[in-house]
Amino acid sequence: MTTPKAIPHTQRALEELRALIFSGALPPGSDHLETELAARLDMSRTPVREAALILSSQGLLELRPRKGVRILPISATDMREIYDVLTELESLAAERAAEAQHPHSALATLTTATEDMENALTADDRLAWAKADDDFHRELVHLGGNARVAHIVAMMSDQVRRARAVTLFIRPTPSQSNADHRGVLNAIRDGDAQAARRIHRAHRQQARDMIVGLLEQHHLHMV
Amino acid sequence: MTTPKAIPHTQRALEELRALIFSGALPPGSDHLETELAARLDMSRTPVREAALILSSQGLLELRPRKGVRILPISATDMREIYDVLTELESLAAERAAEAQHPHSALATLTTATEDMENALTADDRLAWAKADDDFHRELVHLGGNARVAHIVAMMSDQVRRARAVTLFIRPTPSQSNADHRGVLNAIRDGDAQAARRIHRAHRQQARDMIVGLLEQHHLHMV
DNA sequence: CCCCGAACTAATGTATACGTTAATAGATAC
DNA sequence: GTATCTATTAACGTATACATTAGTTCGGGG
Repeated sequence: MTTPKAIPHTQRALEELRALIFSGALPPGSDHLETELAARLDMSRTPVREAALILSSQGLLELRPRKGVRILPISATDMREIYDVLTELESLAAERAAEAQHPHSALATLTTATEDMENALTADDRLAWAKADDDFHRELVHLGGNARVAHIVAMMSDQVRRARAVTLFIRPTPSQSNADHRGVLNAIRDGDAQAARRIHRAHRQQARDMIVGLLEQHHLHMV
Repeated sequence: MTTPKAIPHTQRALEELRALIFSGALPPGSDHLETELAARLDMSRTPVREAALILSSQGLLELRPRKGVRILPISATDMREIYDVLTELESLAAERAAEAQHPHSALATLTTATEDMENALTADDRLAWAKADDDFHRELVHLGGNARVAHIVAMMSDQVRRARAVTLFIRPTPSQSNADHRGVLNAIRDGDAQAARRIHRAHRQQARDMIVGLLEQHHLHMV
């Protein structure tokens, strides 16, 4: 039988810290001593510190000597930067996915995600919509075939997810988003790389303007 | 007077490991025990390990239990991926730099870098050319004003630099590159965002094809 | 000669120890 | 009351200790 697979503490610390941050248990701007986090995760400071260093190199938090690790808040400006990166890299992924002429069967996940989004919209289930949206974007970069793009996009998406927890229920109904996704899916299916790029690019730019606008309107300058 | 600024060992380990990798002292594909590296950097395993974990999360190396840290080789495919990321993000930076309507004085560094490249080409000094090229690209993303783009581009450029050590002296004279840079500089100066984007994009795509072609031709599938 | 298994070695992953020093509180002078 | 100096504390950065376990070696059986 397979080994009960020992999970390294450092990896678990990474995952659990991420989860604590995204769940809001460690809110943006809050400080936490290494010792506290270690006790919370039931391990010594060493793996906690290693995980914190990695997360800090990825921009999720910051190590402030004697003050503890600070969960970095995300400003409207940060969100604009992040969306700009996502716009460029995902557009590339869409273009490459279309060029790749994937067999119909390889588009099953993307198709399902698109349908789930449409169903969620009909049912006015925003949490389900958000999950399907995540699925779509993750699968898109996967189909794009560039592992580095996928990795960077995943990191940036982590941060977007934090802000979305705030904006998801105050934003207008995302009907345009669904149309855009459908358009990207069709373009990929048709092998029309330039259309895929163009539609996805516009899609992300609109999302950026909408989210940044919401954050600024509602004076949510730090989430 | 200013404090003699104590440099944390972890940060020094990061910088020195980077330097050792880029200088070729730690060649692609080689393995190195944590203990050896610690002795080499004259510190304990702890900061070396912390630095190695960060570098591994950035894709420069890999921690293989019991085998030591492995310096990751870069294949032609990797190089294609990296250049594709650089193409998208730097094109955005060029566009934004042009939109920003920077005052003439703010373009001094970019102008100097362009001139240095032209001088280096005339003198056939490829090392000087490579340095000026680095300066140009770094300043470009800086002028683009997106810190995340700058950070990602810096990480990817690190990897390109490794491959360039091999290709720099076998590639054709980079006269087209210089013309491209001049074109981007002029477009930024004129505030022509679309031209800046278009020229830079084509520039990076040509560089990608040239470098990837060289790696494949010369059977340098892993550098 | 080759294959298998047990003892051994050594590198890692993690915990713990420790010196340094920023932050804080307390006391004293004004 | 305020400001400054001093003493104390405690969090971090780093070093060290240690248990675990993947490789390796060596010997014996086939």
